[in-house]
Amino acid sequence: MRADAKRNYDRIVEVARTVFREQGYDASLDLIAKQAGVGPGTLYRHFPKRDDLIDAVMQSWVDGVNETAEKVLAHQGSPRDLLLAWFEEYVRLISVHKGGPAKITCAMGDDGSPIRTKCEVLRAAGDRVLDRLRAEDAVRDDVTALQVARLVGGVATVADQSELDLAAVRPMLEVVADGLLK
Amino acid sequence: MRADAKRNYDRIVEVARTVFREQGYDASLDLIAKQAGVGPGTLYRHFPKRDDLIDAVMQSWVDGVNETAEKVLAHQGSPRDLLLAWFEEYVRLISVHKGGPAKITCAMGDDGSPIRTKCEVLRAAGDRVLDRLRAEDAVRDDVTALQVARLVGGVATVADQSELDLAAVRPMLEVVADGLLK
DNA sequence: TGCTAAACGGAGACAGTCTCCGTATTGTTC
DNA sequence: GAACAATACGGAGACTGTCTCCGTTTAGCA
Repeated sequence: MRADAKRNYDRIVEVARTVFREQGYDASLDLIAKQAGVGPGTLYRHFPKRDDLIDAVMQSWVDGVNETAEKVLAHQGSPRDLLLAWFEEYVRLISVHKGGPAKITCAMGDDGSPIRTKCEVLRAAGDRVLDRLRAEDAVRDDVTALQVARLVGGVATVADQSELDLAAVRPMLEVVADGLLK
Repeated sequence: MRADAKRNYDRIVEVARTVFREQGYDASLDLIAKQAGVGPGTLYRHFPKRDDLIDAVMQSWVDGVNETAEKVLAHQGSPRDLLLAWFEEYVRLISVHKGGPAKITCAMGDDGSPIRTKCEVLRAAGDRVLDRLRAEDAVRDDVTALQVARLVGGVATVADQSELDLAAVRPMLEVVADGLLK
């Protein structure tokens, strides 16, 4: 990659991160280009689809996912507490940007999505939590990590679109957790 | 309302019903206007916001909701069967149009939404099912009909956006049902 | 039949996506 | 350090969708 190309690439991602945070994932891409001081052509050459840009923005986010999972697993408590703690962190993780829950949950099952790899990390983290619970025989074993991700992702999506706060989300997560535990 | 106005109103709703069914709730409104043989101005005068048009389209749908609820309640079986039957019908009802689950679930908590009244009918139907289960002391009583609607709506939203079929949705509904039952 | 309030409709302003292609920059080769 | 590919740039503009304004038409009443 040529030096100027890399410069622009980085600049666009940095601007996009800010704009997405402020306006959500459906912010105008031309605006991001302008704010980054490049033409729309440049943006679209680097990131042909919106999801490609989102993927680049999420790069740093992935580290946080693993850290969070570790922290949750380190915490001692009942299986129910563990599951709920993970659910809450999961919702928080995918809700950092408006539109995130729907985007991520949707991409999770879509093999062709550019942000698929990021979702994979998220799912793997969820799997670690589930494995721990399965080892304790605390959770029903006919449910996959993908299904759990979709259940919690569904709750997060509704919360995101209806602008609910964590307090309103919590009881719904409890229902899902109780339905999952043996 | 003047005769020609009513004529156009009805024509637009009829066309919108078809177009929404074929293309989902985010179909172009100008296209609907053109197809109905009116100018965009006419469409926007009758339906200032997209949701106003959706609301009109849903008018006939409301009857189906009540019928379905009655049918589910008439069916004999365990509380779990009843709940699952209702969930499946619920998902089916709100998924007739692409984008429907998100739209309806979101509007359900939004006092200012034009389609609020339609959602009210849906929630009331869900409440009838819940009441029946509460009478049998089969379901936890710290959960409201709105929360249940959001849980199932969340599953339906994910299914809609990820284009999952009912077979894939069923196990997730089971988790929600089990979490809800005592 | 004439009048007025109501309704129409389409031109066009505005915003967002995305592409094409002439121009500019990079980095390599001699 | 000059010349030359290869690579990248950027902005004009095509396209699509939303929504409004306002001159024109029509319905319904007196």
